[in-house]
Amino acid sequence: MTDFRQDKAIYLQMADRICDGILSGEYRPGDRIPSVRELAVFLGVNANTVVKSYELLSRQGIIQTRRGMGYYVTEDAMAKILDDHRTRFLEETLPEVFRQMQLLGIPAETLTEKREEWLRSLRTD
Amino acid sequence: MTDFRQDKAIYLQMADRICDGILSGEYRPGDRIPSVRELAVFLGVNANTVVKSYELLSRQGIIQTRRGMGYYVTEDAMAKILDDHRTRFLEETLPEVFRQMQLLGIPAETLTEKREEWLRSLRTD
DNA sequence: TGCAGTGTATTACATACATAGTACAGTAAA
DNA sequence: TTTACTGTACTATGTATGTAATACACTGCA
Repeated sequence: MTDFRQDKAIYLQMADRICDGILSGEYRPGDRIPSVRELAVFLGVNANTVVKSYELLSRQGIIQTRRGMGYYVTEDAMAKILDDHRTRFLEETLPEVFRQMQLLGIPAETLTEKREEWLRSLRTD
Repeated sequence: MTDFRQDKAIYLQMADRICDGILSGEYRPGDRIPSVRELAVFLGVNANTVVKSYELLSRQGIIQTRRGMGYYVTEDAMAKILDDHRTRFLEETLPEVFRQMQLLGIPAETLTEKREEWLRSLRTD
């Protein structure tokens, strides 16, 4: 089992990864994503867990199934994910980050410093 | 049942709230926190769930029990929480926030704008 | 056609989480 | 001592999650 957090359901984390893959351009509209068995073996999880993840993304209209062929990224997957993630990020994630900064006494400058630091670390890879 | 997220165990969210209460000064070292039954009724959860939460905080040395009397905030609770939260925030939360900003195409300025906006909203309350 | 690789469905089992109810033991105060 | 709170410790039940194994139906291709 590779690299999953203990505090969140695996199938949810897998769905997040697929979405990240779509946002980053790894998967494009119309692309086929790994089969349930393939991904299960690759990540070292049970195939049923992958199925659960794919069913969730299907219900959200981000991927769609073609029986016997596989799962494919929908045409408007990117827009759906962006809409959803952007509002969640602005309305839930950021306020929580600010609240924690307040509690921990972390100044605003640290935020911009760490951000630049993080960007630099990207170029190093 | 008041106000709990679906994607994280209730007892973990309750522990987080107690820690927030200590960081914000609501609970001070030596203070007694609500009894398991009292908090269970107040939050509309089962007493056993509160127990699980308190046992976790006990193991972390943030609160300690006095049988027959209740649970009390330890003297170094604040330091313990600050150490733990600060490293988690800087090493886990922030990188994840920056990663999401990158994926969502949210510029750095939005971060500082939203932060000021959030600070203003505090004063309005 | 046959075959390998797809999704789909089912059953069984284990663990974590949460609820519900009951009982017992320690403490403080009337 | 009695009473009313505490924490502590059970048993039982149900749901969500994750694993394991098996079977079936569909699609593309040799």
